[in-house]
Amino acid sequence: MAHPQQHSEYDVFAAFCPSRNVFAELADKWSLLLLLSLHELGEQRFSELQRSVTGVSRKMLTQTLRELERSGLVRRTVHPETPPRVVYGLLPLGRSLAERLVPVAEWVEENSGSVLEARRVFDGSRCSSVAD
Amino acid sequence: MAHPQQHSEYDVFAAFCPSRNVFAELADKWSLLLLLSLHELGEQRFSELQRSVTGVSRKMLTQTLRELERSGLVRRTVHPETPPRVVYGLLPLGRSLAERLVPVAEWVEENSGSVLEARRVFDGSRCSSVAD
DNA sequence: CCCCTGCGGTCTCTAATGTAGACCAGGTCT
DNA sequence: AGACCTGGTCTACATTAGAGACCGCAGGGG
Repeated sequence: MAHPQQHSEYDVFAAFCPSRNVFAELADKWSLLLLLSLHELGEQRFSELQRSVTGVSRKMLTQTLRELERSGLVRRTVHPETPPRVVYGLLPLGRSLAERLVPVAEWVEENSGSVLEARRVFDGSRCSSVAD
Repeated sequence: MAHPQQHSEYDVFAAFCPSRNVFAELADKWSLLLLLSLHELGEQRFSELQRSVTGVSRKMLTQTLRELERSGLVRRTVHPETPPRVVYGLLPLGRSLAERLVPVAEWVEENSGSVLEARRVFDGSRCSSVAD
């Protein structure tokens, strides 16, 4: 991570560093959900992904998958049948990232109750007190 | 993660699920970088964070920290000195998330070389062939 | 004295980005 | 023939991020 002392040549905290660029692109709702879904459910076609990652628009799906493909995380395979079947799957690089993403997704599912509760408290507390 | 079979009541893959909301908000460049920086460097004041997470604007810094505070991940402490000192630190909930984020950040720093390389290959391969 | 700096923000303006939804070609089903 | 499926693209609109001005308060330099 390079913050405490510079041990790596890449540092996500540095705005100019190429790794920040990579980080910024992956630190995105749809990229992460797609990687997670491909990891959990395995290869999927375009329309399957659209159903498994609920709420993603076709445009964002195309766009995000293209970026993941470009970055070497995802493989896009066109089966020239009719109707054409396009299948997306994780490449080793993508799989290794997805594995590190799983604990994060689990954290969200385990702790979103606490987060929601904290928000209610925070949002509620501001109506009462502050009368100086 | 709830995708293979529904074992949890929360499912980040479901657009309507509250956990998706939580996920979408955290799956963001600045939120993640701030959590990581607070985890690595410990408590920091506003301007220190702005320096440690290079490139963040004051607006996004304020906005993101407020959300993290609202969600119970970060604590904001105002020391009523002069000039006022405002210190941000991780709460246990935030720390537990940050810990799961560390491997992801490390992945990015270790593999951004491969990603960059994959991109060059991808971007380069399209100039050559396709001349019809 | 006035100007400039640093602090922790807020406000406004503009540029970029995300979302919704129409559209498209090729082939199948009825 | 007309409607529907596939995997997308294109356009229009709304939201959002980023740049930079401004703010009050304090200290330091000229």
